[in-house]
Amino acid sequence: MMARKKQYIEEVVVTKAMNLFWKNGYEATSMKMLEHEMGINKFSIYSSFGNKHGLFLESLKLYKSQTNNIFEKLSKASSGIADIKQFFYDSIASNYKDNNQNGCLVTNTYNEFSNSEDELLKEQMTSFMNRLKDLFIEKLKMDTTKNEETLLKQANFLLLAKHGLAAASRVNSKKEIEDYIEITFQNL
Amino acid sequence: MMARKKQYIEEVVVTKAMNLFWKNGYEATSMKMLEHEMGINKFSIYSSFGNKHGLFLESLKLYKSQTNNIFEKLSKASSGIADIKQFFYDSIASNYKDNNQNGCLVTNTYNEFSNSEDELLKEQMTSFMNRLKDLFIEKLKMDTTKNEETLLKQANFLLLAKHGLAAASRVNSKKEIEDYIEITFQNL
DNA sequence: ACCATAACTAAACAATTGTTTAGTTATTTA
DNA sequence: TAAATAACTAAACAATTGTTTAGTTATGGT
Repeated sequence: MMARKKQYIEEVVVTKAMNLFWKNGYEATSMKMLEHEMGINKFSIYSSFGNKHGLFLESLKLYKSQTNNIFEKLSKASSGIADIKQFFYDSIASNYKDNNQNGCLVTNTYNEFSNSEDELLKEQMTSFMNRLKDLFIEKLKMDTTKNEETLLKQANFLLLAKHGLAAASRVNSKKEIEDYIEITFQNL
Repeated sequence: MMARKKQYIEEVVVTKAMNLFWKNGYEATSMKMLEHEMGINKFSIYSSFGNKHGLFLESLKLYKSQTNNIFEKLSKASSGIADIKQFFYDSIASNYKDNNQNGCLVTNTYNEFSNSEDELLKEQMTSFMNRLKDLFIEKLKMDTTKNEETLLKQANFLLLAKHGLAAASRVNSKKEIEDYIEITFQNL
């Protein structure tokens, strides 16, 4: 039996939570800050998401779904390396949303939890990275002149370049980032 | 007038503090953990270093002095790009000290404090990066065929590559890292 | 030898952390 | 309209944060 209606929409408040986690990271974001940003009471947060960790997982899920179109685009593309380069540009464009240099939430999380013992989160991160690596390999294979070894080597190179780029996008300017991408793809 | 002698050597306990900050970052390292790791009482920490922030600054200073030989080596070298490549290898070697993937303390700090308002720390970080960039430019200039524009572009590229590498060294394997360096210097 | 004092121990401090709970309000359904 | 109950408010919770302080111990110089 239903009684009183919720006075907020979960997806709306999760979006606000996500933005806060994105900006500050998990640990540096307190429940008090979340209360204020989401505009709802702690009780409501706990009844909707269980605890802080649950809210964070939900924020990550939302982030992934929001950036999924970039992956879709890469997945469907058919020009090879040029597609990966475009993917890099698409990624940093989403990192600079609202003129804030927050980097990539997934990469930030990967870094913050790299020394933690949160197995669930760590598994999510590695599966995300593996998915990306497979996509890179798929696109690199379009150049049939490459042998298996250089293929894997280049995929590794791109994965690290993407990771480093996301980290750097928190502190470097758009211009510097773009220069980096240009030279990165000169080497392939 | 001197009275009782200190029962610890400041440089020794700072080294231990540095290792803890290196592994966990600033916020995730509590005074309790520091007490335990350094083997001295909170009172001693506060009397020697003022507060947690002061201890962190001292740890950073020690880290810089310990890694200074790598910079010295690059500074004195005279082969150009090959020296920078060697610098990259030297850097990651120090990141993998004691088989721990802690990355570079300066880069970690740069990332952790990129959204903070600690102006002192932020200034230290940028000056560190600028010093490195100048060194890169100096070495790149040894190839006199390069014009000014590509020179600055490549220096920016290398700076971001170094930053990204340090970030990636927290989560990637030595092999992946080495592949990355090789391809990075392929076409410079 | 003794006093001044620096360095120690251990407890307490106020503030903040994430989480829970008791009590109130509003809405649905019978 | 009235009972049932979901969603709200606000206070309290225990644990932990960085920091300070009161009291004890050991060592220096005179």
